[in-house]
Amino acid sequence: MPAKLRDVAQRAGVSIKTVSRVVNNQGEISEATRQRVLAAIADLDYRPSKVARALVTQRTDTIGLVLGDITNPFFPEVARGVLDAAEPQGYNVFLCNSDGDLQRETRILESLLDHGVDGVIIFPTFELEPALRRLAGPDRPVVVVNRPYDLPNVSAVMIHTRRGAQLAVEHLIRQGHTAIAMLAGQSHEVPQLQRVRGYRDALTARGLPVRDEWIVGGVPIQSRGRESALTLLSRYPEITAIFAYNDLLALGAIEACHELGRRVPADCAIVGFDDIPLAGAVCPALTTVRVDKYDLGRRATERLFEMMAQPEQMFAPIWADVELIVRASA
Amino acid sequence: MPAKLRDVAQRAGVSIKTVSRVVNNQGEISEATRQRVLAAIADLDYRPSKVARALVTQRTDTIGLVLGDITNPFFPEVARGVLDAAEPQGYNVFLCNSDGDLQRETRILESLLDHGVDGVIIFPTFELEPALRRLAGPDRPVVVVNRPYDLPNVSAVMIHTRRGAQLAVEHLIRQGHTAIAMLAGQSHEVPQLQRVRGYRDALTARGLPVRDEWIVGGVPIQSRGRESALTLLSRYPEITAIFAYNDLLALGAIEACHELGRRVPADCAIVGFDDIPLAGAVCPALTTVRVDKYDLGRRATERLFEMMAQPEQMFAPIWADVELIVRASA
DNA sequence: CTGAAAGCGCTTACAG
DNA sequence: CTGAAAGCGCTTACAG
Repeated sequence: MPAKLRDVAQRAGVSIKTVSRVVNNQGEISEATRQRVLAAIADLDYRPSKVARALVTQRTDTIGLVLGDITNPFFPEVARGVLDAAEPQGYNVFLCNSDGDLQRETRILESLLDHGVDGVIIFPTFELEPALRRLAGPDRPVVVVNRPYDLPNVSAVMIHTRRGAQLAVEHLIRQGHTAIAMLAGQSHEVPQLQRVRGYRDALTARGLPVRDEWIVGGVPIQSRGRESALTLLSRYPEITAIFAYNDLLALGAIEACHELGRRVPADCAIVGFDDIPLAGAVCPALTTVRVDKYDLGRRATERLFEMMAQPEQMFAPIWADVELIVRASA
Repeated sequence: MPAKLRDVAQRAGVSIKTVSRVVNNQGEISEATRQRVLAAIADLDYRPSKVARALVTQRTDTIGLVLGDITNPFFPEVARGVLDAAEPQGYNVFLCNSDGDLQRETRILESLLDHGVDGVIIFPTFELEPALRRLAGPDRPVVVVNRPYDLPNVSAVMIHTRRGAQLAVEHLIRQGHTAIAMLAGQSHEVPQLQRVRGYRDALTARGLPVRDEWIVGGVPIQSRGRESALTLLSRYPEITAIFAYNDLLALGAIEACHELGRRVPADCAIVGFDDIPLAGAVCPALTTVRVDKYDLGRRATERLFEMMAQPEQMFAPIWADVELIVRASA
């Protein structure tokens, strides 16, 4: 049986209120009393119950991190950034995988609400507005990655996705490519649209035509990248370069090239996005657009704490920068 | 302001106890009352507060997962297994990184205690016994990975590490290698000792001598693997094969071989351990010992729930199997 | 089948 | 500088 406030009070010969005061370091207390209480706390190995405290303060010292899938190599570093920023504030983090499934995403948010989390960081897959209206409040801010919402107590961290896509495609054009296809990821997502825009921007800026049949959507996983690239390169052999929505798709495209006997980058150059740990290790090493994932997680969390501290204030989106990393594949 | 039990009771015209009964599906209730209460719950969009409930039941529907570092590619799949097993039981999971730091590990466990978690799964780096004595109890079981403790309410999930190491080295011997070195990881850890044992077992079983100077310890990260392999291969050029504590060290060894102009596997064969996602993607693809990480996480979590259900019972360790995956590097 | 009382372990006004 | 009372939102015996 762990010691309670009452046990400590009894042993120190004071009221529980006094103990509470020294635990929370509030109010004036005579040094003698303080020492007596501190001694009792040490003797009994007392630790205040966060759940009892939470019931009255309505704060659980807990936040939720909702992402697609922690085994997607994009996310572990993000999570690490979140954890590292949360820990010094005394916060614990619930990790939740939505799997890009609307049902699960909704269920997770309800569950976090039930647990009384003090805030949420979410990488959304779907339109979140109704859920956010329920979830977000002055006591429970939400940071959304890659989707701007004009809602109170909601703020955004945006990745410079469009610029990243542009950098990637410009690089390919500089290498002399004019027939550049795109593995575009799942349609109608904001990050997807941004990448397609960047791709178009770069092509039209150089006077190259945009061919819609060269923009192929699909779930952004490696096997799908392989299939899509296989189809694309068989049907349009004139393609000499591919820009992929993310590194996993790019890896799939490299696989496809190997199968088709196309050398990378000589016969087909490939650029990815994200710079996951795999990117530098595969052969050929992947040219890609780096996102500082750790920093993303860290900054999202710091923003969340800022919002907790200033519930009334509106916050402009945080913009996370991107960087072209040139390796062997393009 | 979210609705409370009292609001629901008021609207349904019953006592809060009755509402509590229908929410928790306990006790006999007339169907009419039940429907009335259900309607009130739906109308008010009522959700019971887990923190209020936790204060009285002493159950938070929360578990802690303590691992070294989620960005270590071994762990995301483990975490996924834990999450997937916890979710259907209505449990949320606190993710905590210990970084193999004793201070942090201790602090994390205290923090989980404060939050009143119902159980903990931990990949320990250090001697945990004192901490476990405080943490573990009939109401709070602990599953420890890779360390057997003979404590009540503590059980173990063990990986067949020794057998795995043996498989790896036997494979190298079958390929004709007799000069086999080992990058051994950090000393005095159980998993480390097990691997060294397996390495010795395999060598002596085939009548090969064990040379202690060919067993090199060190933090199991890629850069360290490179350095250690560089030293080892320069000092003892007769070495033709390396067995590494984990895939990250093996990757470092491949790097070292490239730098030294040694072809892998022709001039130096390399076998890793874990089969992280990178292993199949690098060149040459890494021969390694696979641990089913997802399954490990899932089974650890299921065991935790079994322990919650039967607090008095002692559980034998779960043994997670390993498998040699032969690819290109050996 | 349903309810009134007590209490989980704390903090928050309010007194003194 | 310190304490007694009320209450956070639920569940747990105990009655009826």
